[in-house]
Amino acid sequence: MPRSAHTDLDPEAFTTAIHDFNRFYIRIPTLERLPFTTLSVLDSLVAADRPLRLSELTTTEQISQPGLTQLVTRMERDGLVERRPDPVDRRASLIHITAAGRAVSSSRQDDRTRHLAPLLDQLTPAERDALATALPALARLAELGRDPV
Amino acid sequence: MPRSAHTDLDPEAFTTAIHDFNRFYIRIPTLERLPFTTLSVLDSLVAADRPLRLSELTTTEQISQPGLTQLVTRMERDGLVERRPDPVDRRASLIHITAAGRAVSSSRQDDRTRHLAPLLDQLTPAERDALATALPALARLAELGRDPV
DNA sequence: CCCATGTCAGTGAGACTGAGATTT
DNA sequence: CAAATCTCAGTCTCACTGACATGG
Repeated sequence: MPRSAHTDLDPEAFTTAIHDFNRFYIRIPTLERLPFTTLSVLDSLVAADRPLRLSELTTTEQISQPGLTQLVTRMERDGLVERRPDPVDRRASLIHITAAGRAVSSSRQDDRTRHLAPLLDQLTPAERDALATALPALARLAELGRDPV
Repeated sequence: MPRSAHTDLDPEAFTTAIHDFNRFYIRIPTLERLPFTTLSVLDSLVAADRPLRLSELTTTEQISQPGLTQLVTRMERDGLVERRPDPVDRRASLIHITAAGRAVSSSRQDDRTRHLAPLLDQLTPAERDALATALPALARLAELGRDPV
């Protein structure tokens, strides 16, 4: 096996591989079974690491603004987030994630890790190494996608 | 940079990286904006490469059986699939994907590839190489997940 | 008779569009 | 007055549970 032979990365092969992997990945069972949009909002709040306005969430969540109002109302009712008035702009409120909301988000992550760990053990050392080496590249790719090109 | 130093793969780091990447990946804009369950059924039919019964789809789609009946009815109305009677079991019908359904599925795939290709170009050769090397491992991982452990 | 396969009926959650209230 | 931020009202799509029809 030649190491680091010039294995050029075919974009289509990459997309296909990600697609197939995700087909499996998204079906990993998790305890918390919440609607996708709910999880996405929690995730955005965790990723931002600060309270967000509804209007900010509208840009990341692919949902209409009235739909987001309702969604946040449900989430507040369920104790996942809290609305607090923005002290400097009284039109807006800030959506804060609660401890419960944070717990839901990390619980799903933990479920997936627990499910994947034994599978990773079944890979060859070379395969594990290949994955470990690829993680920074994946992160850079996502980074490039976030920034305006 | 040591090549192939003993970079052990931390399961949690892996899950986190996949999670972050998917946060970006699933937001890649695509022309066809169909409900998730619809896309999932199309995808299952493409992956299976043969017509499937409703009951078979029930195992892969996380949806109730009556819900699936309705979903397939809508998809048939929209020309994405066709119901045909199973010649050997007259209780069942077989769900066939149509050319239109196949087109929807591959169109989304193409959108993503077109969107990702220029980003992949911005990676360093080493990063691209790392991704290319990791693809077979990703595929094996998904394979391990499909089989009963 | 029992099980497997699928549909029908009624209900509820979630999202959209269009209009409106409040603050900047 | 115009723009930004959010909510309200009415409607539609989608999925669920429970009951049912039909064939193996």
